[in-house]
Amino acid sequence: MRHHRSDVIDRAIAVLDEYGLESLTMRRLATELGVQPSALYHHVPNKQTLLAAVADEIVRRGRRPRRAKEWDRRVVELCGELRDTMLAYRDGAEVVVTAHTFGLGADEPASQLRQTLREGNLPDDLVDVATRALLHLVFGHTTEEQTALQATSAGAIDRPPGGPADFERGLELVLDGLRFKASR
Amino acid sequence: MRHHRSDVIDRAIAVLDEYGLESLTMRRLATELGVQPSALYHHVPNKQTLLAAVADEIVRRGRRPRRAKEWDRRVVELCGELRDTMLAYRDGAEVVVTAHTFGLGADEPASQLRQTLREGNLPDDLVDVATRALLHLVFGHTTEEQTALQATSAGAIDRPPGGPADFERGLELVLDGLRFKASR
DNA sequence: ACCTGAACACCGTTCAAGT
DNA sequence: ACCTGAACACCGTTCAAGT
Repeated sequence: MRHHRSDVIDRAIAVLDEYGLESLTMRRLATELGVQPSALYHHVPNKQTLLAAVADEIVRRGRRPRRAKEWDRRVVELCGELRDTMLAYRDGAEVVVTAHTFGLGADEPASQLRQTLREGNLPDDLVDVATRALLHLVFGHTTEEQTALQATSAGAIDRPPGGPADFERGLELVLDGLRFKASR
Repeated sequence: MRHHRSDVIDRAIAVLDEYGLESLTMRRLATELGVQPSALYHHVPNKQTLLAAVADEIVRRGRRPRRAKEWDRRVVELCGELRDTMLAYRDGAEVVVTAHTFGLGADEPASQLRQTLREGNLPDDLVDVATRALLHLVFGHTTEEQTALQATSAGAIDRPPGGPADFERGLELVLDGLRFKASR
């Protein structure tokens, strides 16, 4: 029963998706792999790194080809992909956002966004500001949406979440400003 | 040595500010108050509720009078206040954002923002979208800024953080769109 | 009303030792 | 290279009992 690092990450994602982040403990993961907790430290230096790797793998799995030709439509596409990716796994938003907050991996979405924004006719510093703003919007909205989604599915509340339509409207608020500045 | 709930909250904020969120444990807080851990559960039902109360108190302490007359300047004022408030305590952003994410208290910033946006000439549903977008921007930016700030002060890195100027520029991106829509 | 003492059911991580 | 066994230093929470 010998494992590789990728087995550990994959199993961690499975535990996360099935039982949630609070159940994703090193001990639980070890049991799930049929191994002693200490064995995990052969594959990963600590839990923080494990979670960052989980975040990266979630993002990697969510990748899909870009279709739009206009830079602003590609931004919307990119943000929608990131949202869908995080929503695809239980507590996915929290894991990806946390990893990003602590600067551990998960920087691919940021660099793709930055690259796409550069295709608009914007000054470099505005590209940076817009990248951060859009990322914060996507992270904030998706975390909120997933919390609401998981709360209702757990039978807690029944309130309407700030669904996908509100998500796009929030994005458009920023994009309006950007398009205006890009057209000058 | 008998305490009230407010003593517990106040001491929790002191521990948070001095030693950080990861050191704010029920056991540590009890020791700090000269009391057994179990005694805390007389004042607070669990740690989650304690942290929500801490978040509310941090926000309450940060309040300051509004001066601007135009609704859009008041929005900037409000967002700036919220940012400063969270930055005023170690790990303040993480505590306030987490409380908000789980829908526990910390809804005062949202309702103040919503109220101010209503003074602009915007349809109700756009007010809701804008409230969430602005809150996500402030939360995201401030968390990032505080992490960077605390990392450099801990001697980790030396990178320039996305400071207060970038914060305002991010806000303006959204406000530009709103002002345009409000003027129609 | 507020607190103690003791317990329950867990955590992440380290480290010598095994194969 | 990958894992075991055992330990260390913690957690949050409950509950009967005390004043």
